[in-house]
Amino acid sequence: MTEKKPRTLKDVSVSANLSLITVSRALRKPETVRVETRAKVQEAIKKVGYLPNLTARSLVSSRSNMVGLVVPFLRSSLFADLAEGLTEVLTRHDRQLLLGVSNRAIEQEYSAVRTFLGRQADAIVVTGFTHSEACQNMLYNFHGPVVETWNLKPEAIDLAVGFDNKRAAMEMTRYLISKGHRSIAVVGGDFDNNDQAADRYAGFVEVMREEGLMVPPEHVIEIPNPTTVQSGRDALLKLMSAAEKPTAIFFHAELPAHGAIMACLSEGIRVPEDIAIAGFGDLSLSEMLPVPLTTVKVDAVGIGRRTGALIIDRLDDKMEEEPLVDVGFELMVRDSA
Amino acid sequence: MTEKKPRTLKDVSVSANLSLITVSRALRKPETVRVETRAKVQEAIKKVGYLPNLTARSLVSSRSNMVGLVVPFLRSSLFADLAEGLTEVLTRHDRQLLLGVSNRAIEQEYSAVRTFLGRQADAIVVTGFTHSEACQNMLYNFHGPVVETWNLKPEAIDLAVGFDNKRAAMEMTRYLISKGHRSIAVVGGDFDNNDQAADRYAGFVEVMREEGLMVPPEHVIEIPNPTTVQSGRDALLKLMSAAEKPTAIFFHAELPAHGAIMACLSEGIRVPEDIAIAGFGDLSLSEMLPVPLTTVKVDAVGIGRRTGALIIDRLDDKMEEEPLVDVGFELMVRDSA
DNA sequence: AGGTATTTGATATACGTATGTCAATACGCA
DNA sequence: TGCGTATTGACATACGTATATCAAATACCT
Repeated sequence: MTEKKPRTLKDVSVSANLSLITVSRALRKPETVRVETRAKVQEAIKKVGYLPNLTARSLVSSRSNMVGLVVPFLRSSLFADLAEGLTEVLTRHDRQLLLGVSNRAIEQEYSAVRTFLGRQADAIVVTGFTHSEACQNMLYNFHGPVVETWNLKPEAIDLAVGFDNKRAAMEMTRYLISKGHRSIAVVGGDFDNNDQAADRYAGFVEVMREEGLMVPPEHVIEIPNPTTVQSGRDALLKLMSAAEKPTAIFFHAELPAHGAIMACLSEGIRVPEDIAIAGFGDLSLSEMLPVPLTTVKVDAVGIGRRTGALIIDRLDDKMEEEPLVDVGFELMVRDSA
Repeated sequence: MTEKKPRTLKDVSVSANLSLITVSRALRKPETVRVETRAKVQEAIKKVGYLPNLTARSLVSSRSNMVGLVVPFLRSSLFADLAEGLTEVLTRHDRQLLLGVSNRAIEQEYSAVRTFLGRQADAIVVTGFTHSEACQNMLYNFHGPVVETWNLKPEAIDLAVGFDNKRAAMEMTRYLISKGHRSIAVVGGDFDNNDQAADRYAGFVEVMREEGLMVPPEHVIEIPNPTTVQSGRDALLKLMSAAEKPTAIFFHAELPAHGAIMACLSEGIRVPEDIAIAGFGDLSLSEMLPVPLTTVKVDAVGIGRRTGALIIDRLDDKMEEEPLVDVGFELMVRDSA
């Protein structure tokens, strides 16, 4: 099995009976080369099957045309939507996406970011504002655009595209209270290790406190990441058999809320009469559930697209946009609460 | 704003008072360098904040340690699971994922593959066996591992990891028939432009023909990609108001099946008494639906992982595995059919 | 101390592309 | 024909890392 080497610019120049320099110019500065010569070059490129070596190009230009993205996970989550939105914009501008998955571990995030920098990524996109100290420093010293997504905080390293998780949780909590609920439980994933979940929890607690309402410890349930339908079912059953039963449950993730509604259905628990249920995220299925889910709608694809647009603008030295982009959120009041 | 250049090996050597060559050796062939010197190098690396330039390394080694993956789309699909499984294995072996999204357009797939090759990707992973002719040639001539996923066909370019879509559809169809159904409708996305959907459809038709059952044109519904919950709802309503109502519907995608079940619930149609519903894919929610969905379970994460393992083995010149890996599928018989 | 083995250094070359400086053509126009 | 301009070529250097070949310095052992 002979290893066939890829064709180089030199091969093209030989085939076209031109010098290497002319071929290079024909591609990079076509206006300095006769039309006729350009055609000869194109012909030769096709003939020998030349593909530019982007690695070599990166080395000399110190630009890779790649953007690194780190997400906590991908499966059954809105982060896949984000990645798709980002990819869409990048592809349109001849850039590619380098993907890293952190599993919500800041060390894995750091490791992914390191590699991205080693690969000369033109920009780095991370999820959230929680990083290891080393990672924080590294991002801070990075020369290109750094975008923190999915949340918003004034202390962004560089740019941020997302929505105010805390405010969203506050609005939903206020809504639930306005519906007469006094005993509200909360179910979320890993409050400690991630600012988004922490902010949502903080927003919830703040409003409850404002209204003088208690949140007993057994009404706060942490579920493992990535969150699943099953864990929502479990959380619901646990809460419904607690000494003090809540009248509403605010799920800080969407799949568990689905699981809870399904569990209610199979257990004969009425929603929202016996228990009100609210979610966070809004998947396409949410509005089609037997009891349509009241939830916070998040435009994940939009976050990806805006992030991409911001990066492209920056790389092309366009007018600098606002460093913080709030894509907002929407309270989707349906039947479940 | 002064552009701070990244540190190079040269910088490290200066800081450590060693020659460039020694530093390079300390990293690449540590056994040829004194322990003491190695320590000095490590210290200097830390001190100056050196990050190896992987682009330069790729150029000389003509290996990028990146693997290119093309998926039709990412959002709300099992392809996100595949991508996550693949990333997991790659990361463990110090490789990264380059992502491309094709939107089921073979030209976009070709374009993504081209870029991957230009970037010296060590391996290419695509979804399905349907490629443009140019793309097919390019993949065929590629020197590294090429993996076609999600389906299985003997005419694979190089390697394949997936399951037999046709056989899966046949089994489900036989199952439905065994339950007494004679009039079965089928709903799927874009039969023409993708081998997986085409194979499923072919499997369905073959079994129906074998059994001497008719499939009138109005019982075949194509829905746009990416498939959605909404389109399933629409398809169901259309079929239920058709002149000749089917007794079962075989959805060749999972989300539309969910949508159909939800629609039945809201329309007062009983499942499976009035209409039996089968899906394809098995999302975590499927078994928790008000009527648990009978479907074909596909191990998407597993496909990603096996693909990764295959690639790593090949790149490390390990024993060659079977070129075709069948991860199988499982008929999940639940209540909906 | 002498000899050998180990470790380090100097120098050159390579990977494929980009670009800068001049020199050598070819072309257009008067 | 001659002049100026447009186009092409030759040569060198750069990007950061890797490695091959020798040569020099150092360590180790008896």
